[in-house]
Amino acid sequence: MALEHAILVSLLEQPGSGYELARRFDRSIGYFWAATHQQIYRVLKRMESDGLIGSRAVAQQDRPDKKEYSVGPLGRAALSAWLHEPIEPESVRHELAVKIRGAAFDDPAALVQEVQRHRRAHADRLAHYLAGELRDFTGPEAPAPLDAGQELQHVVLRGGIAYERMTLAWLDDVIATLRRLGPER
Amino acid sequence: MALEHAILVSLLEQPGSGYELARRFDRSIGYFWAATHQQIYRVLKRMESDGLIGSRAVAQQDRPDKKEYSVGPLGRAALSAWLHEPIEPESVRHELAVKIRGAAFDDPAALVQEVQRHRRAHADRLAHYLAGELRDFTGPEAPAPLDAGQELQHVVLRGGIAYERMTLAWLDDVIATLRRLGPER
DNA sequence: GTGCACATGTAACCTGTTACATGATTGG
DNA sequence: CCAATCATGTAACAGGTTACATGTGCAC
Repeated sequence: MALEHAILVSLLEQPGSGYELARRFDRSIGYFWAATHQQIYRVLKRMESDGLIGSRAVAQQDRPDKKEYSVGPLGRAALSAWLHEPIEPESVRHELAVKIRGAAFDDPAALVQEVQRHRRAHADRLAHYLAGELRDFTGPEAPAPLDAGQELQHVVLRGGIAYERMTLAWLDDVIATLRRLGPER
Repeated sequence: MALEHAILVSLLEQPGSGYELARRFDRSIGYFWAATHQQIYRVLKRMESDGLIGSRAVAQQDRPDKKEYSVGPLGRAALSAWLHEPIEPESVRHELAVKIRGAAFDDPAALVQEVQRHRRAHADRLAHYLAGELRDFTGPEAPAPLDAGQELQHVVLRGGIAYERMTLAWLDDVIATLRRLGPER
């Protein structure tokens, strides 16, 4: 149940409400583990009843009140135990790859537009990551030296950057291959 | 429901039984879309009752009989329709990345072994992909010229190879970073 | 006769997705 | 007053995981 652990990490980095967690999952940690607010509220409720996290109501001016969650000793222990357990190396789940193989039974060239759309999405994501890296880790505004948490966030972000660059190069290869095969072959 | 489409592609490439599909999902197409035999049998049943695929019993010597599935006109149409629909660019789901960020709240150096285990798994997978590439696409035994289906399988495999190479380099970066942070920092 | 590869399934459970629902407060 | 952002949820369903269950035929 990695969502639980992702939430523990995020709350340890910074306590917050379900809503705030949902927004963090739209950026930051969510780049590597996506979750919607429905999932998050459901799991937060369970984690609280399991005693992993605690909550307190926070009154806010200019905004609705919120319920701020933070990690308790049980939650910290659960995270620690998980960190010391081995996990299975992930298997990728790549729908576009299925489509590309499926193109053999249709018009390969017709997939070019779709692949280009994905290419743009990945180029955008790369630009976004690079901007974040400059802002938080390598730019003049970034703290120096970085603490352990920041170093680790940075190395994960470097993974995202490497992933997007690799993907862009591969999608170019895919587009060239689809074009070469064309509709009449 | 991409499993359905992955099964259609696999059955178009070669008709086969649920068991055979399950083994293909352990290699080949399964590198990009994993599925267990339980899932496959369940979905095959539904696809047959929806008329997408047909089956015939095949008696075998030396082995239990099997039920061979093949794609019907409705299935081909369903695949074609799906190929022309846009899909969302995938979001990655990377449990190890969550662990790495979590290491800030534990001993970073203790994660080194786990990351090395993942590194070995990815190195094995890369070696496996490269052997497959040589066997099926670039070696002296490979057919030349390749047909469209083979070209597309090859470009997908090149994606897998690029992914594993990128991952190995990144995991080296991760290991170096974890070591640099050490237990006492 | 034991283990292995082949072959097909059921059941229970957990996770994830989609749609719906409500309400506060601010700014235009 | 309307849209946007903040804030929290429920319900139904689809998809994936784990455990269990059964049976054939061959090789050692």
